Amino acid sequence: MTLERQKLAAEAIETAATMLKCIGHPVRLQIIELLDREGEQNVTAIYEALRIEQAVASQHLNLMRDKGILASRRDGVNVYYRIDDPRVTRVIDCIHHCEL
Amino acid sequence: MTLERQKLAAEAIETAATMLKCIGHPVRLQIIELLDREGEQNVTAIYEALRIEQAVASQHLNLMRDKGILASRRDGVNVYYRIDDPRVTRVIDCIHHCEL
DNA sequence: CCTGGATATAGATATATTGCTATGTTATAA
DNA sequence: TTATAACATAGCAATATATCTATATCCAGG
Repeated sequence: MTLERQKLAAEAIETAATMLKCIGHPVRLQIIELLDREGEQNVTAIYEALRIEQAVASQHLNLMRDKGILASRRDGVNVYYRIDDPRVTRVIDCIHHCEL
Repeated sequence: MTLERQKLAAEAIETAATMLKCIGHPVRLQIIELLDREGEQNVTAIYEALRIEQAVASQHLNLMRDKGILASRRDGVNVYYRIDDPRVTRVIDCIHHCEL
């Protein structure tokens, strides 16, 4: 019953597009990659690894959390972010394996 | 030698982000889906299937062709578009299979 | 309570994107 | 040619995004 090439419902299209657009930004994509490779990281580790402003990192992290792409937990003064959308991880893997 | 979780080069990040951002739009995602399901289609078939203005379809198609996501061929008065980036097809499949 | 490190948010500016309407172009057929 | 269907593009207004600087908040230690 499952079609190989299925058609997404209108709502699914919207959420998928939102997710893809969200990770379709160089900084956010690098954050995703970092979290995918290294597991959850706090904000300092992220903005130092990417050599970006703290505020910029925080804004992108918040955006992705709002969209359900990332989740966070606070441990004392640190806030650790992790990937929370399985589709994101799979999309990243796809892209890696598609390098031609 | 191939790492399971590799790190994309700076340039690869840019092109991947550009591609993801490009398909991260409801109309463009639906066009991709249509072409993925049905194979190449002309502009009329596309804008009728999606119930959008011809100019809107044309603009999105041009954008995706510019980014290397789609390719087109003219046959008389018709212009047929098809997916030209294998990563796009795989990403779409990922998203379909990730529906939870 | 006060300090300092870690994050988050506000406000402003610059730029990009979107969708619309109208018009231009191209190719075929009569 | 001229008419017409199929596409493409231009120009515009509305909206959304990105980035920067400054400031605010939160929390552990002293």
